[in-house]
Amino acid sequence: MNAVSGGDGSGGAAEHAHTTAWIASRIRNGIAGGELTPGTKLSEQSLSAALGVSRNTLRQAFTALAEESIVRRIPNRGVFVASPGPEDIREIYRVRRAIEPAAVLWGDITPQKLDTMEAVVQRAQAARDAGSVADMADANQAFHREVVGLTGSGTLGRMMDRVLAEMRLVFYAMSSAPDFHSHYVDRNVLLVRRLRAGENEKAAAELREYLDAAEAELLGHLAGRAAS
Amino acid sequence: MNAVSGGDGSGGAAEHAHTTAWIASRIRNGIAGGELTPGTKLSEQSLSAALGVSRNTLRQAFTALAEESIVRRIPNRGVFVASPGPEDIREIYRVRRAIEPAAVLWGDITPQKLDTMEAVVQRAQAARDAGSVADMADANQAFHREVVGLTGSGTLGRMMDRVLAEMRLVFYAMSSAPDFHSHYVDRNVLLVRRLRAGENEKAAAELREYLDAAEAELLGHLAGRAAS
DNA sequence: AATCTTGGATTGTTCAACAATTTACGGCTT
DNA sequence: AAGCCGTAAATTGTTGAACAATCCAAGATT
Repeated sequence: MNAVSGGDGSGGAAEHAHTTAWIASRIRNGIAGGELTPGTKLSEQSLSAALGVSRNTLRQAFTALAEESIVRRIPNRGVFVASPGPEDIREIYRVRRAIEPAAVLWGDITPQKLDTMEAVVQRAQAARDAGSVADMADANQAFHREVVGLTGSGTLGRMMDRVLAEMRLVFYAMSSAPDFHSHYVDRNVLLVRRLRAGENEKAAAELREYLDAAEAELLGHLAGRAAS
Repeated sequence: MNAVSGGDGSGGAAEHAHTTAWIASRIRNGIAGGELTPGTKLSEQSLSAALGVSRNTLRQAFTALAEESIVRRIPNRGVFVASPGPEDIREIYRVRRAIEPAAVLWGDITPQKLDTMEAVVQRAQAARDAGSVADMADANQAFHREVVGLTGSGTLGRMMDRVLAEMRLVFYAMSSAPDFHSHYVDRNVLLVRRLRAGENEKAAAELREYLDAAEAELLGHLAGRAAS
């Protein structure tokens, strides 16, 4: 019945001392996959039964997910999958506007990394040409993930993962913005070209404008959707 | 017996639905205060008894703290307060070298924020003149915290809090570096001056050199200490 | 119709147990 | 004495049931 089907017995990669992380990952995937939509309440009783774990360990997974702010915990009310609002979007872009240009400006840029970035961009282009919105969105996110990867910092990388996960929730809330990413694919092409030419400052500046525009567009879409 | 004294009954600000956060905060303070030194094992039985809470809720606090990487959890072995090594230091400075200059370059810099920054710097100077190493270290950290505060992002602010907490653990591991911060107080003065003059690019560049130097010095100290 | 009360459902926390694993200890071999 | 092995004790990971506190959804009251 629940979106997250029962996992007892199957799989079998979860032995001792791993089930909490396993469950957390399970829920994370459920959210990323769209089975658990923003605002959904995650009942302890239902979920623990559905996942075949104790209410106690589920609770522990909840605290981990809450710490990642993938999920919002309201005291005595329960946990809900996060549903970002305008302020959350602004915050997301505050972070991105700081981290991504910094990575471009000061990151450790190697030809190898540029190659993988270019490959990701091409994947996005192919998806756009094929009309596959989901793939394009994925590739686009992967691209920006690669951008902060230029810093070489695992911490920043994980933070970006969190931010992108939150972005996915935003996108879900406005399913009627299919061509949001298509505008920006060309910009990514240009960005890689700039980096190859060593024009990092210019790249960073353009990336910031890019992010400003994306934020404005998102907020506009959201406002339009809220007014309807 | 334990560094974290029993808290049963006393205080009384922890009612229903708050004890987990309370306990986590308690441990956090214990680490920040130096009662819980890096590498210390946090036994579930001892700590739960000392804090007067169930082993289960303590466990929940552990997962939260582990997510903040204040504490390291090794499966089936227990949790230990983190003791950062050279690679951790490099990672810390990868993050700081990205975030802090970004804040200086692109942050929302208001006269008001500059005033509070200047006040913090003066606090550091006063502490230096008074010979109070601890106060100087505190003020110095507060200063850098204010720097990333220029971004206006709560997320980045919290990340910086985490990083600074880890830095404190680093400092603890080498208690014999009392004048580590004193070199840099003057640099902070200069930084504020640069920002007041609107020379943001110069400020960012100098801050990056600053951070490079600090990282090198820390790593040097650590290597020297490891060799002894 | 709006408010109050009541009963059930849900969350937060504790306790006691057990399996899996690590750790400590003693005996054995060399 | 040093090193290895095996068993016992301690510790972690997980479960299940219980209870207090809080929230929620009805029905009763005015």
